[in-house]
Amino acid sequence: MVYTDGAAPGNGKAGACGGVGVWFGADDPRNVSERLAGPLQTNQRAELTAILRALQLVNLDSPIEIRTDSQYSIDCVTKWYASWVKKGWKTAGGTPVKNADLVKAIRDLMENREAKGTITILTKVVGHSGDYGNDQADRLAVLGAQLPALDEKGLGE
Amino acid sequence: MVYTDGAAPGNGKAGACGGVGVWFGADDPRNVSERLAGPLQTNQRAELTAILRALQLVNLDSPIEIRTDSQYSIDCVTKWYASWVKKGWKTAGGTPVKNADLVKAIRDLMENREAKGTITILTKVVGHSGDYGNDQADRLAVLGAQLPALDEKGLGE
RNA sequence: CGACACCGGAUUUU
DNA sequence: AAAATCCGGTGTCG
Repeated sequence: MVYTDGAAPGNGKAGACGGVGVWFGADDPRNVSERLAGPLQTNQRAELTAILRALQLVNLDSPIEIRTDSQYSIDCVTKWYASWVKKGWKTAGGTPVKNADLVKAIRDLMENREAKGTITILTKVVGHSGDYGNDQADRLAVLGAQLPALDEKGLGE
Repeated sequence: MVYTDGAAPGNGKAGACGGVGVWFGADDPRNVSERLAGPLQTNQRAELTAILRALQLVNLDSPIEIRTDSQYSIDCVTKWYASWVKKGWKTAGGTPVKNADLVKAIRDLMENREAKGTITILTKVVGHSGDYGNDQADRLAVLGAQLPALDEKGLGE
């Protein structure tokens, strides 16, 4: 069981900062609190990246339940994905699917796991409703969003 | 120049009590300290009601500057109101606008005043920052919240 | 039209 | 430190 969450202060505005949070448990060394990579700093990319990180951190043989409050992310990798593959990653409106890179990466891992017979479950939790695990993931995501951007060229100036 | 404020001890909890404060000046007979009417006892209704009271107490011909710490109230009657009228009092999210009764009542008075060429200004003050007038209005609001509910049927038991 | 987030702002309170 | 009252905006999809 893992909780994932994304944060994005200033979402939709110039200068937004994405943060990724993954919470396996108290003091679990696999917990993640990191800054979102890349130039597109949006809430959706942060949420998807958190799910991707969770999958990268568990063994292919270990069943997992990922709990997220992002219905969008769940739908991307469980419902909408199939028709996107058929239609060449085009939206119902004909426009290119956004965040396709992340969706594909998550699907790859899910299918690797499925090929091994390993269970992967995505569960929806209501955000900010006193769910302890979700709150912890949120905390980690907010913290991660405050870290410096990753695409800096200089190393410590 | 009038200061208005609302109070609502227990805001959001069952049994919350709304109080309305309007301060024209020291010992001014128009000063108001009253219990919020109706079943919805929230901070926002208290703030809006205080503004409504202020407008009801000044002559249509008298210019007025109302000072409140409620950015919400100011935005309701100066910014958001126009789009709400257009969209049938629906929120940006499609839900019905809350406290529409109070917003409409205030707008009615403002437009009556405007039709007469009378100036009405809403000014934002920072709450609890040593602003004397705001503190006085706050005092009156807190006092008002302690009065018995208005929808009691018996008159003084 | 629907859904879930992400955010920004101001207050009211405990 | 944490909850409730209220709003608008973007991110994304069917």
